Amino acid sequence: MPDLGATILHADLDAFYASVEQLLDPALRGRPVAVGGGPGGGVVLAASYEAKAFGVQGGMAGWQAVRLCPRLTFVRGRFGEYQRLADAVMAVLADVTPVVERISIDEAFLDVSGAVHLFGPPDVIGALIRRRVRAEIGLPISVGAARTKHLAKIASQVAKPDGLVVVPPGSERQFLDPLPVELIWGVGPVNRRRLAERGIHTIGELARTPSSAVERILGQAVGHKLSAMAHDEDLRRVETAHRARSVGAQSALGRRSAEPAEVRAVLAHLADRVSRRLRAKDRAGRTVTVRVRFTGMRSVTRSHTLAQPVATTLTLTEVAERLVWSAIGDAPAPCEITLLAVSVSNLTAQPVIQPELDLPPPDPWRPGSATGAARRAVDGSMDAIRTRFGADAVGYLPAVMGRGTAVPDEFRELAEHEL
DNA sequence: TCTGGGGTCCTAGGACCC
DNA sequence: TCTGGGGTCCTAGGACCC
Repeated sequence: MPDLGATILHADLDAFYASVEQLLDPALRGRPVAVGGGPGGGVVLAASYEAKAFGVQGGMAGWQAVRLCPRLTFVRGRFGEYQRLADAVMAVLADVTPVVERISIDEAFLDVSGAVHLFGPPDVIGALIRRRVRAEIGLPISVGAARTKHLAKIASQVAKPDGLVVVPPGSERQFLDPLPVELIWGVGPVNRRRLAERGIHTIGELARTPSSAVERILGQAVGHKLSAMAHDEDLRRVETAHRARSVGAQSALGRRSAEPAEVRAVLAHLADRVSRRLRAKDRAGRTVTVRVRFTGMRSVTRSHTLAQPVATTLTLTEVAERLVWSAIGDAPAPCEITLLAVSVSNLTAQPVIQPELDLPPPDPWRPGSATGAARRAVDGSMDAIRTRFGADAVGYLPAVMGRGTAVPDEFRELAEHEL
């Protein structure tokens, strides 16, 4: 394989939501800012670097953040702006090369091997991207460049905030060895602790540990992958298109008892969101999974695989409801539910136009008065109305009642991945 | 007095088939 | 009477990522 140099780039916007707020409101610049949360409740979705200096992190409870940083300013978040500005950044990346893999709202891999003859070597391209994003959009972005995706991603983490790090081919070991293992993609708190218990703290130490030993510590697949990563054996290509393997939605309820009517209302809302997104992408799925979380963060999942794929709101609601009751029934009473989740996997393509003779065989998991075709017709009408008049124009009654959750729907839509 | 919402992949046991 | 080995699918739970 010809050595083309450090041609994989990872571009990652810095403290993205918080940076957007500081861009749009100059009064927030230079100050500790948290998006979401609030001292009363909820979680911090993102923290500015000024807030991070106090130890404030994304995912942290609001009251905890205030304790660390009493002068913290909370903002509600302008989710539409995040999407608009992130898309503008991605357009800048697409100017450099069509080989862009967007992996979340605010980060992407680029393979610039075909762009070096136009723009110059990878370090020049990295600097160009950073300059353009700063000048045209007004946001700080960090870029890492290396021979593999994994290394480029680590390099961008090292480059933060607002920096550029290039790992020249041949210097990989020197770069990796002193870094902490948690910079490896796939090492979270649990695996970091497991490795630390065996005296493994750096990537160099991990690389010197036999793969078989790492597999004993972390399990076969994770251990094997991490060993490969530590040895810089990442062979993944930059992929421009992904197909989702599941579609789901969840809702935190605050503490409440399992009133059948309320559970049904929330499930109907979740099933409606999920099935609408499936239909919008001409997809359906056979496996329905629900998760019920109880007080104390204990959670239970139940799943069922149907003979036929589902994408209709009513059918998904009914299956989800059965599963939730079976999950609650297995739980030691009395139970207080703090979260409900519905997801559909085992996805297949499902054209919008259904064949007329698509009558499923009798299935105890698919009861109800309406036939499959009738249900799809109802969904089709509702989708059309929503497209014209907005998502709230019409809905199934329980779904309409189930509104008023803690998180704005705009945020939910941000987190939805491409199908 | 545990903290949101969207995902991915892996493990392990059981059912079932050849 | 009890025995092999391999494969696939399903279910429940867990770790991790943004």
